[in-house]
Amino acid sequence: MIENKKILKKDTCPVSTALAIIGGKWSMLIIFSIGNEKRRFGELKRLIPTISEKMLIQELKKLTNTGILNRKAYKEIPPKVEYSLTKDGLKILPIIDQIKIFGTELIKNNSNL
Amino acid sequence: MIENKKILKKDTCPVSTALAIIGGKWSMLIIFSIGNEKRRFGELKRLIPTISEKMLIQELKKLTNTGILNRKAYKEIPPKVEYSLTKDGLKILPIIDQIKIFGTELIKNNSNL
DNA sequence: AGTATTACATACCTTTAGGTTATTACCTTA
DNA sequence: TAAGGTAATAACCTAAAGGTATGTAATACT
Repeated sequence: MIENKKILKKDTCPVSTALAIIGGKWSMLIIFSIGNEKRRFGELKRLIPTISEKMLIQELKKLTNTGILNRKAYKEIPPKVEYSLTKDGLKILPIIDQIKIFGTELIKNNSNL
Repeated sequence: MIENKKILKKDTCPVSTALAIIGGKWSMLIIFSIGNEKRRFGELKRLIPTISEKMLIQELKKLTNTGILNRKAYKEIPPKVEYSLTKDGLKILPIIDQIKIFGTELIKNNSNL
């Protein structure tokens, strides 16, 4: 095999790299929902009721693999897994704030949105 | 007809609204490439050689319709059209800066990216 | 008459993101 | 023994994003 592991495409542009991680439909909402807390899988499901389970774990896995989230699995039954933001992940919170402010202003200025 | 004009879906969340505009593959790159200048269509094509013409006009149209870009068409032949950032559009530049910084740090910390 | 220039349109196709539903592993407790 | 609770997986499908290729309008210049 030439290339085995599926990794995000090496991108020269740091903005594209960041967007590959936080640009999707759910990433920011998940990151925002975790914030400074530790959140269990089921807890996130309840916090974001419109997300499908598939997308939730898929995103959690991606964010974990890219160093945005910590994942702590307790050896218990029924399973218990806690997600929290890493040092890098915490850096996204102010970006989300900025985008939120921008979005709010945009809606105010543009009745079409 | 019930709903005629195609508009971006009314979204309760300002972050989603913002992402619908700047979350795609090309929007930020286009906005960044315009910056504080006036840029012609062909000029942008040259600045972003990897974008297809279709995506370029498509995005320029979307950004114009959502109040991010000004479009000034000169009545000349061959055509001449200049795009520039609106007041709202300019607000995206610092967001892009933030994301760029974040992406750069992320790449530094994560050799997988 | 023919060619070049420039912004844009249109038809068609491929790829990716995201959604739906069902299923599993494991232990505890009724 | 059966049911319940939790995190995760797999198969399958739809819709949307994006890419390729070609065409058009209008005029000036040769």
